[in-house]
Amino acid sequence: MVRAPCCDETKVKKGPWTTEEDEILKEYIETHGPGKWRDLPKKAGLNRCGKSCRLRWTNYLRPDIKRGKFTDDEERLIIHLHSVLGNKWSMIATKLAGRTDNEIKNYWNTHIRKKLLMMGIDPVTHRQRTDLDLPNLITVANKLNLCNNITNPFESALRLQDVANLARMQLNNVLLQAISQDPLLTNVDALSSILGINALQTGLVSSLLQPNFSNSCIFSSNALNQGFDVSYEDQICSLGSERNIPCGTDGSLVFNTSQAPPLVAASPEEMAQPTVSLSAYSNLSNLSEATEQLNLSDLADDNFGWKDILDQLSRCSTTKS
DNA sequence: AAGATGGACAACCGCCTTTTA
DNA sequence: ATAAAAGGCGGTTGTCCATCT
Repeated sequence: MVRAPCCDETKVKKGPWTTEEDEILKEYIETHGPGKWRDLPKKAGLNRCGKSCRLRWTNYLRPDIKRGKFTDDEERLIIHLHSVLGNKWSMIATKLAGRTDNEIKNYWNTHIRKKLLMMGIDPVTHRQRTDLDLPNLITVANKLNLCNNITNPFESALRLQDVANLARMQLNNVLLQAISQDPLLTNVDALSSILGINALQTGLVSSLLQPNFSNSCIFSSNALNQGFDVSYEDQICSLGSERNIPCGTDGSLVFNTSQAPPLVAASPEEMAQPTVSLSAYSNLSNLSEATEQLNLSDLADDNFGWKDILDQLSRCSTTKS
């Protein structure tokens, strides 16, 4: 069945609404109520398509619309609802008072989606991406001054090794911390099966990318919600309370690594690094060569895939050069 | 200073579902 | 029961504006 157009599109005005048009539409709807959109433009004296009037009203002029920046709570809720409902923006909007589906959709596409991608989380599946986007990770790290102004491939590799080692160190400590408080958990595998190692990795990376990163590993509920189902967060939170791990007011778990046995170096400086002069490698042609010189492939006890990360980085670099 | 670029958001388009006569 | 109108929805485009080069 061919549908007749709701108006003569060649004669109606398109594009941004003027304040005068807004006033006319608002005044008309306040008097006559919304609805009968096809007839509305003619009756109100607007040279607009009825559909355009409806959208303008529902997405912008409606008095119950809440404008302004999305709060952290709203963002968390959107991410959670999206993980359950997918791109059902109108359904998501029903759970956020005063927000329109269009507004939420725009916010998702311009903010949240990018944020998740930068964290290595697939915004469609809400799971950690298997094809870790290292260039993005490096971009984020650069933005946060982790690898600022580094053009030398050797230095890039070294800094990334720092990031990887820090993450590995933190992960080890978190696991040891949890294990030490639960006699039933006698090995890393057991704990990993409860928490899910990918979740830990993601939490660690996001923690490491925080500018105020210190000697503690914070799994904020925000970071968790951005990547995982709420049930997942619940798992971790209940684990935390069972084991007396402090919980932040926002539901975050704070693992203070200083309480864990010092089985790994406590600071990047103390970590085993090749004692070489950077200048000696300044003429290396690419990152692959640099990583080879650094012997990065020889990361001992790499149960958590950091070697893969470095390998991928190396491959990315080779492809680019 | 000016053009290029990219981010943010409003608005539109086309299809689908629901309602109405 | 059926067709047309109305409304709803999600994807995409257009426009504005700030920042960069």
